[in-house]
Amino acid sequence: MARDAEATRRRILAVALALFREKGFAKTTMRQVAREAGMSLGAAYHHFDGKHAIVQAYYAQQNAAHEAAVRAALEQAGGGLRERLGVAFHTGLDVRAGDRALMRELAPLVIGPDEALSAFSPESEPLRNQSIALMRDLVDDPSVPEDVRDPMALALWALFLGVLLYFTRDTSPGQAKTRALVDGALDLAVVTMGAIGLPAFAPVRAQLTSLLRDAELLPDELA
Amino acid sequence: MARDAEATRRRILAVALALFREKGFAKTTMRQVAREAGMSLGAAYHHFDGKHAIVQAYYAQQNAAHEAAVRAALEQAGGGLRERLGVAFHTGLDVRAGDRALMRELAPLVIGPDEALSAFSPESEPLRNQSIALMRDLVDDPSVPEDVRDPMALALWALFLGVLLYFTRDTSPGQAKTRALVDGALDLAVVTMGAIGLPAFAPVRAQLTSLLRDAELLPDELA
DNA sequence: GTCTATATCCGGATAGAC
DNA sequence: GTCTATCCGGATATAGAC
Repeated sequence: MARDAEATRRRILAVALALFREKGFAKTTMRQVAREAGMSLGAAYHHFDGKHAIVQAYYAQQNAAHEAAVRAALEQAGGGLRERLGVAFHTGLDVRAGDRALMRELAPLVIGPDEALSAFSPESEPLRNQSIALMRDLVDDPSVPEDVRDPMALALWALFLGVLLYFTRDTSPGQAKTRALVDGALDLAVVTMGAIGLPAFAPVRAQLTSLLRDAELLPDELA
Repeated sequence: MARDAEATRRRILAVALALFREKGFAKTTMRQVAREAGMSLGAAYHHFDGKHAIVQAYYAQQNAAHEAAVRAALEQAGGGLRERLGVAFHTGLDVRAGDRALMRELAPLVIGPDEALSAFSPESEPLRNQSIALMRDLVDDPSVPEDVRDPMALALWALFLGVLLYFTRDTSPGQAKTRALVDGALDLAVVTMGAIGLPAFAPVRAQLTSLLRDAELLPDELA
């Protein structure tokens, strides 16, 4: 019964996330998850290949929430590139505001060798492409030269990853520093994207595109 | 007998690194390390608080090797800022060229919550300060306005961390992409550092310094 | 075929005797 | 400073229930 299986999966995920948030990822055991979800250890492992698989499901959930929130907020927001980028980034932080401690604990997995969880792995391609596509949509603006839009989308995605890492460790009230970092970094990014088209910046532009495209910002495996 | 203890420590570290490089960090067990070092599990744990403590010792060793290699290479190298930065970054890669696989596996620990190993933790301050100080020395150049030297040193340190992460995942022959990334990023950095002093760039300069200093590039805990 | 339970393995970590 | 014994939890094997 796939229907029941799906419900069971959701129940395990909910229980596990509650435990992760309450006691942390490392301190939560699969035995606890199974017990609180009302099943045996073996049963829990039947639905999730392990703790890491639960995290994977969590990422997908978070990603969907971000995407939906951004699309909704963009309906309201005005039209400028800078404003739309601000909405996307700040919404991304809003969605995750309650999970900073958990994300801080999970951050290692994102750059780790575990293929399923690494942000750079083939297994994460769907999630990654979804995020990059969002940035690509935002950057589809007359003020941005067409040939730098793709590399810029990639760079913005990488920037957002960095911002999230910063966010998880930012203990300033209301994570004001992260908010300021976002605003400053986006100001710079927009100025750069605007200036890059000027004839005077042709050399820098060639350098940037070669950095981000020919040499590729991300290593081979990301293709 | 502190003398014997120190020798035992070194023996454990050497054995552990050999195993890490041969079979990987995760697949190497403390039991193996102890056995190959000719002692019991408990004895090994007496000298190192755990696997993570061995990694910590490895980082310190690597850091010292990089610093020494850079200082030596700079004696030979000419005087330009760009050239000296290139020497520092490329030497950093040279020193670690044989350990890409291991570093890739250890990368998660660097951004992880484990205080002892995180690059951003108070416990790592000595190592971190050593690296930032090296960057600060390099940036002590007439072409760089004095008030941006400190934030630039911090930014260069962060850039180097990112380069190392890229390096561990770069499967291009001879890690040519990483080398190109270093050259391109440093070109941009030097151009930026030079241009930032011009009156026309006063607004951007204010933005940069506020980003890197007032708002701080790194979160609260890094002070 | 879908799901659950028990038993067991393995390795990191610790306790306490010597 | 070294040992043995033990704990704990992630992961797996496997048998069987529905």
